[in-house]
Amino acid sequence: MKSVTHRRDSDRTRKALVEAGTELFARHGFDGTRVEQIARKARVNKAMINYHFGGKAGLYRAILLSLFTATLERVGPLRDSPEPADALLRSFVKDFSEMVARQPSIPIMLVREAISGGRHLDRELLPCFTSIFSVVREIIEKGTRDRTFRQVDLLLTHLSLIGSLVFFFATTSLRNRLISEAYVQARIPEADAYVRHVQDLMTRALAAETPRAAPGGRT
Amino acid sequence: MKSVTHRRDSDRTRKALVEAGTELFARHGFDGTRVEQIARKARVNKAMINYHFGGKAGLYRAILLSLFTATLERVGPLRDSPEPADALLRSFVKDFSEMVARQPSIPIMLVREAISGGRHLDRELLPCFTSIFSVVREIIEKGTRDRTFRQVDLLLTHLSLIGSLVFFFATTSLRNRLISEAYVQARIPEADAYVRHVQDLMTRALAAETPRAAPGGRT
DNA sequence: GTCTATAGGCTGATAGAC
DNA sequence: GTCTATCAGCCTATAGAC
Repeated sequence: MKSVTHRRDSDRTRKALVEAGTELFARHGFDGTRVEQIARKARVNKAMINYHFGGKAGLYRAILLSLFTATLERVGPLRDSPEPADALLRSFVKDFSEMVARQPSIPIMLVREAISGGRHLDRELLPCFTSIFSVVREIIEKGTRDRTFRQVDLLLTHLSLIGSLVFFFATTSLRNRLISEAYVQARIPEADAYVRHVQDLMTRALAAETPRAAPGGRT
Repeated sequence: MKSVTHRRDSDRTRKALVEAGTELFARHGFDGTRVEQIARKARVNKAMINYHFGGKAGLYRAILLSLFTATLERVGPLRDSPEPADALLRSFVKDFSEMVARQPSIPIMLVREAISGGRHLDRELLPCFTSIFSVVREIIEKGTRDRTFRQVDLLLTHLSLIGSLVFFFATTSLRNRLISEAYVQARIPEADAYVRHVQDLMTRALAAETPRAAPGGRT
């Protein structure tokens, strides 16, 4: 059937463009990426970008939506989990890290948009940032309610957690370069080691003042 | 004197170009910034960029060197301070924040270079990253030696500290936008509040296992 | 040291055939 | 849906007058 064949080709083309664009936009940024470069990497014609996505900016937006949606689908379910808050916090860090292992462009694109003030973000993309904050906020609120965590500012805690995670995964290439070329004397750190590090860091930092030993506390 | 006049003009031109370039490169990135835009903002002729800095890339590199050098001059002296480790850690966070308040482009340029794998960094710029790590590393080592801090991985601790700081200050514009446009329900956070937050976070997270008393202290 | 004018190369987008 | 050919615009760098 003609229409079926066409739809398959169309899907393949779109997918190839999204995949190629994801890697190139992450590496070189929006302005630093040439549409011809994307087309060549995707093995499709340059004109297809305009046909399927309405231009370079349209492809970029589609890629952002795809990346952010995937991230939310991964960490969103934590909101409904019955686990205690400290376990949820550890799960969030782990899930985020596993997501990034499969798609290293996520933290980079996230940082690129964040430092540019959200130049390419619209009413469809902006709520993704809200959702990620909500996931973290609800975990912290849960911990505060049941006295596992001390009282902390929700936004600032969210920012320090996301900041340390995103920064680590977005800067892997420079870090490895600095270590390889002996500018920094250390072993190239494993993602898993960093995950455990941040888990411990946040757990200790958020731990309630009076451990469960003293149930009374103050009033 | 003719030569004096010329040197003054030359210095003014160079300084104006660096200032204008710093703001524009931070906001739009290297590829997103037009040389004509820089010249217009600096109120000098476009050709001066090539004359004084050998081109767009030369100006960019000069700006990076200027920003990184200023940062190192601010936090470097902490290495020779006799203060205890926990106070030094708090000072580092505070000094870094004060530096950024005067020059908001620092964290943004730092992140831009880091996520691009150090595209514009050479043998002169790369050691700046080494130096910043050394400052943090020495503070943590000091705390570990005198049992103020528990045993932690130096590089991972450095990355989580720098990550949370740099991320916060580099993403101010998007965060304020999200809050202003009511995508995130919160007050626009003050830099000082975040400084105290990170100080407390790291102090608690690094505190030695056996605490002498309640982990308090401030500023 | 500074400026004007221009060269030379590359980019993103589209018209029209298949 | 896909491809080829091409255009109009923009960018950086420089030559040469002052």
